[in-house]
Amino acid sequence: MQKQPTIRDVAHAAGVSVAVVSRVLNPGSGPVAPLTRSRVNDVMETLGYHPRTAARELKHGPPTTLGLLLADVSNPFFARLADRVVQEAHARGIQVLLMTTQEDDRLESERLSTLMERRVSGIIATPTGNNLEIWRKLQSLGTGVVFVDRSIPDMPDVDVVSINNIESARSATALLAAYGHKRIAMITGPATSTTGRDRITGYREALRDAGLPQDDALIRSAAFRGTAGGDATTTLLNLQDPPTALVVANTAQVTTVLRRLVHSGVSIPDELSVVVFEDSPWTELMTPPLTIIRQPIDMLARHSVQLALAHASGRTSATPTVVRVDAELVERSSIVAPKARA
Amino acid sequence: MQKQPTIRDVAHAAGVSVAVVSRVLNPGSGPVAPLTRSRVNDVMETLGYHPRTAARELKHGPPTTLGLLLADVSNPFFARLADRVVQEAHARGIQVLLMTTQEDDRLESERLSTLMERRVSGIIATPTGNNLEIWRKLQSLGTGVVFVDRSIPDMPDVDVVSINNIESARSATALLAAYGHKRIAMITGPATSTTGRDRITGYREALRDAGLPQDDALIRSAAFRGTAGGDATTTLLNLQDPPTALVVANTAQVTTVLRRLVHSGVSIPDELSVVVFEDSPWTELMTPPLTIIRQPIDMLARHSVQLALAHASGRTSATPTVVRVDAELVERSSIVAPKARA
DNA sequence: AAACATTGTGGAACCGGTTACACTTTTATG
DNA sequence: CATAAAAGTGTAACCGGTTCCACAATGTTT
Repeated sequence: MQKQPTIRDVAHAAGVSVAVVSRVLNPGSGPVAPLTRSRVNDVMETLGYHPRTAARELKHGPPTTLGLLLADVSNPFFARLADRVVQEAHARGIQVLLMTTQEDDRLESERLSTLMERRVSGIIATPTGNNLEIWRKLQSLGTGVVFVDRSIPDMPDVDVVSINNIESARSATALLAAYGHKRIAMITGPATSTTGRDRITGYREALRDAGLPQDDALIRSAAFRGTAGGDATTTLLNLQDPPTALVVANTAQVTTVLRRLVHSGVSIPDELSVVVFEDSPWTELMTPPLTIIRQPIDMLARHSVQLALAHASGRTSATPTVVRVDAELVERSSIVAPKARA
Repeated sequence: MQKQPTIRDVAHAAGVSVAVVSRVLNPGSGPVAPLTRSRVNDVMETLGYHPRTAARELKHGPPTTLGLLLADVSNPFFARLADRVVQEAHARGIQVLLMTTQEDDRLESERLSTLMERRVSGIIATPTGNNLEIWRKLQSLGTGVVFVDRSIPDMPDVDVVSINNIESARSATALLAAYGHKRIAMITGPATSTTGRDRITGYREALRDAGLPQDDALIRSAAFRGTAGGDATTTLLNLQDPPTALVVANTAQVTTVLRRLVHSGVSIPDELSVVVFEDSPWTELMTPPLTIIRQPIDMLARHSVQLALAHASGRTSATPTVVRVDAELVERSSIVAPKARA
């Protein structure tokens, strides 16, 4: 447990001043004679010197760290998003502090305090929907705040990156309608979430366009965590006039819904046609392979990182940026025309 | 973009010295009159003061940040591990810097430099197997280094947390042998990885115990990334005397292997019995539900975080700690007795 | 009541970098 | 060749916290 050399140690060993070493460390910050430079570099090498980030950050706040505040990394959608965000950030020499909220606004508030104390240059987050004042404060401090996947309606002046939720839900629903389904159900996130609301909107539009009646009993908003998705499924199956088709409009609920369907002995697609918002490789391996809405995760990641950093580097446009990327509907075999019923 | 108040601003506004404010900030570091304390707290509140982590860390290195260096977070196994590590760390007030190596030792070396400069108190990593000197240096600097899932044979003095790979592979193989399979294949990670090697060892032991012949053609080491797992599958299927059972011994390869099996029209379990090292909810939803080796991820996470921090807090035992937790074999329906062959 | 311990507070050095500025040495220009 | 401009280097202040130490005020012990 030896203690690390400091910039003064290096300066002394190289027979120069700390200013020179600093200039070697930050090319472009001032002139250094080539000979001196290489000598300093040699000394740093042999001493095993590494400049300390904390000290560097003291002078000017760092555009070197991003906060990534997700609901839950065990959800494969967020996991892949995290993976891409990290890669994207690394490509720009930025590090990522990963935090999770577990959909809990108290935890979210704690995480945000930490990020504030770290003076991160930007935060990419899936907000719980509360803590408005904290978000505002963060913004007013010059932190680049970007909401990804979801947004908060009461905060119109935040950059948002997400898929086009309305359109995605509409196309999924429309596809089912085109197959002749009349009783199409939707399971989605809580009504407090913008994704949930938007996807319901798209669903309703598709029904209206297809001239189908709306039945609120077919729309189930379920919590993201736990088995709420499965419970919603059971409720739908027990309906007097159960649906012949189902849109599972949130990744977090897909496996719990499918598990319930399997356990209930419902056969897909014969008894129930299915479309899911999910892009796991497993969807293709199911019997039958599932028709899915595929979210372009690397697009989401790229735009998020770019916006978060743009804010920090001062290029902050007056109006908030809203990026909506298109999701892709991948047709496989989990949809068939509904059976004529007795 | 107002600028943040500093400790001196608070001190001035409260009519006390900075030392007092610092003591309020760090309870236990010295006496403060209750009245003074509440006054200072009020001022901090109204000013919206948040102490700056970078400045705090300057004085004494911080036990406040952990590096988590994984191969790839899009792999659900690592994603769930990350999720648990983050939760575990948060529970102790520690933040997690997430980084990925993409199994590339050049990237790994860069990430390690960054972590060194941040003076993180600990690093939890899935090492690529190279960069030995850097790992050693990190250790000698007092950083708590913990290898999780894998290890590096040439570095015996590092704490390691993983499942019991030999035993897991043995039990999976033994189960297949018990069903009467004689041609049991294994697809696993590259031979350079300890997990790959250990799992092959367990596999061989099981064959020996069952009195079955060893056939190296049935053991395929495949790269973690890309479709190497699928290619290995094709090789196995094209063997003159193809296997009747298969152990897929690495999560990273499970979906590519299964995809290849499906595309090749191989029916599970009739033509091929299968056990996979994977614990996704999807494995249960397959037709048939897959028999799996389930890794106790929260155990791995808990021990990793604990060891990484123990090192930092000085309680470093002379001998390296090796934690091996037992994985669970979950029997489902992807194994049947082999058909008698013509 | 004297001697002493305890509590509460402030001044100033320090952590390890960055950087404004002054200074000396080269090199370029007229 | 004188002089201005540029290159190379050093000194010291600064960033925003923590902490050692000195000191005053209060409380406790004989």
